[in-house]
Amino acid sequence: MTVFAERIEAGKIGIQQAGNKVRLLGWVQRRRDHGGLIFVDLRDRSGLVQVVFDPEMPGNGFALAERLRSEFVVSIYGTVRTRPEGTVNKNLATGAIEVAAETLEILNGALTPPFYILDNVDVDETVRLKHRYLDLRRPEMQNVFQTRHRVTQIMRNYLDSKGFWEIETPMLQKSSPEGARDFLVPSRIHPGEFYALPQSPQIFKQILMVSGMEKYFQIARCFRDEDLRADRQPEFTQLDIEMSFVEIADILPIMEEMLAKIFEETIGQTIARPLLCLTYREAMERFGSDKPDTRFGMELVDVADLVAGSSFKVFTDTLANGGRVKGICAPGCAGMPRRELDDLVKYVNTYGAKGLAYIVLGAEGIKSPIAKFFSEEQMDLLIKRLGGQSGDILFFVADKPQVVADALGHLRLELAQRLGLIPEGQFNLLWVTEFPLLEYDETEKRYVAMHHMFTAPMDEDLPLLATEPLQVRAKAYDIVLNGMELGGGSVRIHRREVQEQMFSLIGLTKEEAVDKFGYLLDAFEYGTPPHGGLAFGLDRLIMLLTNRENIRDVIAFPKTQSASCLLSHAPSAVSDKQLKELHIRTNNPS
RNA sequence: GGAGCCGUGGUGUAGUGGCCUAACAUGCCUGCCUGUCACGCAGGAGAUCGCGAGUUCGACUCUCGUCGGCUCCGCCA
Repeated sequence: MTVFAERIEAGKIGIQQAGNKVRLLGWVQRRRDHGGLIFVDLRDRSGLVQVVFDPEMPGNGFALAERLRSEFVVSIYGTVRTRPEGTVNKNLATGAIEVAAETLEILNGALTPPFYILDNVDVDETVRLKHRYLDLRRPEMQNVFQTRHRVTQIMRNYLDSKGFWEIETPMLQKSSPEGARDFLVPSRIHPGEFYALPQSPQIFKQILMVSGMEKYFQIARCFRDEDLRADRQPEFTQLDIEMSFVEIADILPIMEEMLAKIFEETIGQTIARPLLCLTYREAMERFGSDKPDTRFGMELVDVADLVAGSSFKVFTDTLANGGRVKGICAPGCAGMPRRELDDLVKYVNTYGAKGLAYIVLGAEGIKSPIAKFFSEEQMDLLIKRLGGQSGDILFFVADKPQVVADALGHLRLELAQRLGLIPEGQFNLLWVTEFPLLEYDETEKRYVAMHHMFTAPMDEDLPLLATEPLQVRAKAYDIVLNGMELGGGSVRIHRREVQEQMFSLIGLTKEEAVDKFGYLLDAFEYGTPPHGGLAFGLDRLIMLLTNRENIRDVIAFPKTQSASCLLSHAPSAVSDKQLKELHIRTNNPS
């Protein structure tokens, strides 16, 4: 009876179709039964249209329509007509017309859904995830995935136009010692041995450069067995890119052009190019973060010279021990209740700061627990340095440099959020460059690569590698959007001896290096072009573009914070037979 | 590994020692209704208050544990 091919999309019917016969296929959004007349809102992914069932309609259509319920799947044949005078619905894209049903076929019934198939439903996320197929029917979720599709299409088209080839790399890889915890996959054929799911296609894409592919990209699934966050899932997607014969200056403009296209063609946002470029040092100094949100001010200000002469031992001792003292000015906060101030102290505690000093610039003068340690002149200079006005509060943290940056950097974001200082609809894209190549890991008592161990040092810093490794800057860059790290990359090491030096700096013995990365080192000896690239977090990009607050909303079937899938109930126990084949014996605590 | 918040009919919430034989809204079911679009009106069904211990004469309510969810620190680019 139903000819699927003659279908028309519900949301696209307009006055111009009036008089046409149409075939609608979709879901019952809602039925309004007036006894003698039944209205049904028919939904497909294009939108809604109102269908009218009249008792006079041919056949048993009206009786069938009385049986319709939410989410029944139906086929409706009927005539488009303009709505009678006064019944036009301006809130509906198709509100000027309706479809007068002539035949109705119920293709499938449906249980009553646990929640409305509507935008902005107020329902627990657990319920949404359990019934994800229903959640994904909601228009706002469909929009997210349409945008996601568009973005990857733009990426593919753009990169293709620039000569990039899309090449797949293995999902079953060799486990590597650095970086995140690997997801391991047991081997049936090799008892006791394991593959690792890729944390990223890093090594293979570099080998593709050795292979002469010159320009590669991949929309690659990556896996990291670490704890989850609002913007972190154990499996996520990267746009992974690598190019041969490039330096930083060649890479960044191409990426900027691609991002500009994406913003333009998805949300109509123009991105001014070239993008702002901050060095790591400047980002840390001004914003206390290597992914600064530059949509608002409240920058961090060094006050070491002004407090060095005070009698406040917390500040002076910190400075004497090589620490730093910095402050920020929170505008209009002078009326903040004591409880909220105490909360802020606790807030900075979580980032390792032992305390949070403050100076309230009230209407009746200065109030501060630390005022007594400063002369009037010192106090004036402090206020002036931070640009404090009457009605503001000045906050200070004194600690190790990293703690000061971390605590004040986060306090800055927290305050801006509370004070509503972050402008909506603004997209601040910028590069952060000149990252340190290495940092010192206190718990492991060794250097670790800040980006990853294949990142090249800056040429002018190369001599420092042997003498002051922590001073060496890397040819690495991150792209930051509204305080979120969107992607990052580097120019890579392409010579075996530099790579070996890097391995030894991070504490890998020659044997370990050969065991773990010998294949890469070997490849490097067969004519490796200079190369570099980067990877974008696709999920995070989509989050920003669709204005979503967590990554689960832009992944069709995400995991919960405890890394389970509420829909499919993964992970789950497996049979003894499966384990036996894999040569695995479990050690269940139960 | 740690901190905080949450868990009451299908859904969202109220109730915070006895007034609860658990309330409201919505959804669901039945009937009526020819211009609704969050249709309306009338009636009805639906919850051992996540689970388990404990305190108490008495626990949805307090305590402890446990399970699940969320946010964050550590971890992770």
